[in-house]
Amino acid sequence: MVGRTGSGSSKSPRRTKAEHGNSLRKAFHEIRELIVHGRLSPGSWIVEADLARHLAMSRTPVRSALHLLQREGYVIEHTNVRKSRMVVAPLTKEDAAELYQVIGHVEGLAGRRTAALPKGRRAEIAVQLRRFNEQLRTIAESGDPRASGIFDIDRSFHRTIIEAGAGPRLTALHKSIEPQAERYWRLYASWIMHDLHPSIAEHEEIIAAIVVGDSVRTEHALQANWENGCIRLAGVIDIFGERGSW
Amino acid sequence: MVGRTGSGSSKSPRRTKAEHGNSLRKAFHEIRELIVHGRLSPGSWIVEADLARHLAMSRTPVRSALHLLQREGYVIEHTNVRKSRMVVAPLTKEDAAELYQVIGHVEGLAGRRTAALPKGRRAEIAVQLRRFNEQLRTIAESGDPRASGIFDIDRSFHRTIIEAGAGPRLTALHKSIEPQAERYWRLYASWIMHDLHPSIAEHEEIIAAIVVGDSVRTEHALQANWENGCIRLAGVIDIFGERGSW
DNA sequence: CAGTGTAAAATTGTCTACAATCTCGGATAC
DNA sequence: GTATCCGAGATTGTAGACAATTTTACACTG
Repeated sequence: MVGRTGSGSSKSPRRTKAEHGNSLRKAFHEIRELIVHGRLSPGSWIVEADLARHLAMSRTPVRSALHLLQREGYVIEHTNVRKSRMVVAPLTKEDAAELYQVIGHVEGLAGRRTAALPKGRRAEIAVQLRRFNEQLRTIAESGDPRASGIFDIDRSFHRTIIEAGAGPRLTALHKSIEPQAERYWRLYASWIMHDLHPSIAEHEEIIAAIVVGDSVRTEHALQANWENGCIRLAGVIDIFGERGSW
Repeated sequence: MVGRTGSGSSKSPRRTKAEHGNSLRKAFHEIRELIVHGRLSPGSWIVEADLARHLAMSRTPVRSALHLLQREGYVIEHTNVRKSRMVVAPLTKEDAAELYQVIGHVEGLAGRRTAALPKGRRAEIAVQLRRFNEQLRTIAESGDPRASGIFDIDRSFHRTIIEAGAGPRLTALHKSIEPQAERYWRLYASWIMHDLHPSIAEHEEIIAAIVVGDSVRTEHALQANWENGCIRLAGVIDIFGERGSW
């Protein structure tokens, strides 16, 4: 009978802990956000303890999150035999090329399946896609410098296709890769904005292919959109230089 | 005054720790092996402490490894609000279909780039590929039931193409996805072995496409190989039933 | 003054303790 | 006999301590 807790008083102290079971998730998303938005600059060292302090948690979840981010390519390990220090993945033209090609193929596969959906469903999707594309066009023609808004709309466009055509595995894959494109996007956003019209035209081709239900054409249109995006990006990188690849 | 190191002689504190900096890596690979080989059966619960005991380490690296495995699809979390219990991912026909399609596209992309390599390099690759394929043919015709050997050779075949044509990102992607095909493979290995010849023929088409340097044909041949493999697999799953999808 | 060995600091990798939460069986009331 | 509530054990999530290792600064030697 010793361990008898004073029945009744055991309930109050819970509130301080906010949420007990979400540190890893929070660490993952917050660190990724820091990287994507460039607050942690490409090529810089990462010190677990510093991040833990910044996020007001212990090193354990931070460390786990870093391993996840490493596996997804946001962070790379400076391979020493025993110890491995983490570095924010640099942004290079070569990496962008591969990344964009991979995304193009992942979305291409999703698009292929979207184009194989029943006609009515495809029409619904086309309506949504047209709406997003019109928003893009409006912003592009107004010259409004809300670059981040542009990215969100473009993301919605592509995500619509993924959600329509991809299964759980492909969706997960896309979710893990797509934010990495955002890194490049944000870095050169102001410049990319000047060059929106080609992308909008390519989107229209994608929509047209989906409407008529042509899988191969849809796949190629999506791949082309990303490949051309990569070319446009490469031009900007040539001007501004790479980041963190010293 | 703190750092008095004079009495170094009395230090033989614990067991020689073998390796200090490799527990996470070890945990990841060993647990994945347990899952791939079916020692942890699909759909069964995972208890961190049990695994930790089995691997002779603490829960911390085991836990991290499980999160990595979750993100790669070997393990799924039974979504409760606060806590998440891990379950070995079940093997279903639907999942196999998506998985094989994704692998086919990933390898297809790598193959596209392999076929674009210079002619001399392509010839070298073809020599290796033919050697692997001949080994497969030998085993298939001898009726030797070393199913695991077959898988290793087939894996070498595909890996050769990846290593030749894929960049770091695509290689990493393939490395994380391919062992999941092995799960299905091993489960139905004895059956698949009866059906090797179609796959060998498809391999020959792949080799031929690489030799002539036709990117599109190579990509399609690889996709076809996986898609047909999926169809063959689906037939077996229909007979033996799914695993862990209750 | 350069080179080298070494101690201290910094950092990573792992373990253990503890807190929060969940599960399950058994006691109790009816 | 059945339903419900409660508590002990089991399990997960986090924090902090400790061990191992790398890096850095600095004294000492030639």
